[in-house]
Amino acid sequence: MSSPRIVIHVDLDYFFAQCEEKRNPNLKGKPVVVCVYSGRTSESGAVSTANYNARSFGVKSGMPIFQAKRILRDKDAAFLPVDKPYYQEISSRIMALLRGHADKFEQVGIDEAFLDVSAQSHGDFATAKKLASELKSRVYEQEGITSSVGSGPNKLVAKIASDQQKPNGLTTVAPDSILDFLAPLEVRRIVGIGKKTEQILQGIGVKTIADLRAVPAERLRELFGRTFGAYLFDAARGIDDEPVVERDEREQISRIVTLKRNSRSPEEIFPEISKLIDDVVSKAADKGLAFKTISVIGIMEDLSTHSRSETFETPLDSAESSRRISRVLLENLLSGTTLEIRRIGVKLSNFASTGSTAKFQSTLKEFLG
DNA sequence: GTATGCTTTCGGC
DNA sequence: TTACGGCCGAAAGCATAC
Repeated sequence: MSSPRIVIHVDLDYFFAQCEEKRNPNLKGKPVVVCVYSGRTSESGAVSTANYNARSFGVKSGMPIFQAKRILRDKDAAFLPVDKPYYQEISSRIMALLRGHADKFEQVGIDEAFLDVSAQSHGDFATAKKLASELKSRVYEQEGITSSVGSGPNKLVAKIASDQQKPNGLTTVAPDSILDFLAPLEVRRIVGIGKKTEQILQGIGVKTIADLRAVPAERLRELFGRTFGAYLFDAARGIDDEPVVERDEREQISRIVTLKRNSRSPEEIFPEISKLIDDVVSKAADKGLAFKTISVIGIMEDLSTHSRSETFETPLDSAESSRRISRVLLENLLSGTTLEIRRIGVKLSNFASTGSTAKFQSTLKEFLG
């Protein structure tokens, strides 16, 4: 009989904006808006992250900068450009700290992580609860960064728990309260349920996780197929077997820029793509990665997204062939619409390691079946 | 029909 | 004059194979 799993999810609060508050404590108490400026005009760009003060006035991620400025005029707000390298340094130190307290560790993005602490907690919930609280304190003492932390029997519940109370929240779901905790929450809180799935569920009168729990397994199978149907059936009951696993590499490397002016001329656009390709290919090379998929992404004048991609049997690593392929992808993309392109991007994905690591990993994979 | 893998779009920060 | 990033992983859509 194995003791139950205990998983902790840590989410660093309004991370980019909080890093700016750390750098300049005078900002605390003011609205802080971290922006990505596109360079097209002096104020053109969008909000990346805002602190809770700014959010209280309605400022949100993705909002145009001018709109945030209008909302916050006369509010003594700070508008700052993103400084990713600075945030990355802070993140790396925090992740190293967290990793040191986990039996198994999984970082997700720059500001989130899962910790499997089953063994060190001896499966004891009260011990895990204390640990979760200590982790929050340690991160705050070492880096001055607050976080929202959740713990539960698996990744599904831990993630929903950390989201329950923020910023600076701590939500621990005891084994005997899992079902009651989940019951009143909207189904959208479950990882894997997006807009479309939410709509389908709404169509059969399901809004909350309690509602979902009342749907027979067979009905979920009819609506969503065997695999996804079974996943939803389990999720409604707080059951999830996804392991906490170290993610060694990013799954994709991409870059996107805003064009100086909208265009659909390949001669005008391709030089930009070419620069982006050189950049992502060298990033991949630095990590010893070859890639099987290349994508070209266009954000059109109406802000709709169009993309084209191609996957190859044999992994690529050359910038020259990537440029050649991306040129064709750009032409394909343009032929699918009459709109002009505003922003252009490229993406590498479907990675395979190069060199000795590749051999080792493929052998390991075969060995493990 | 369902699983799988690839392509395209969505959405969070 | 009607304004709007860059990056990531998740979700949805689709083709193919069994």
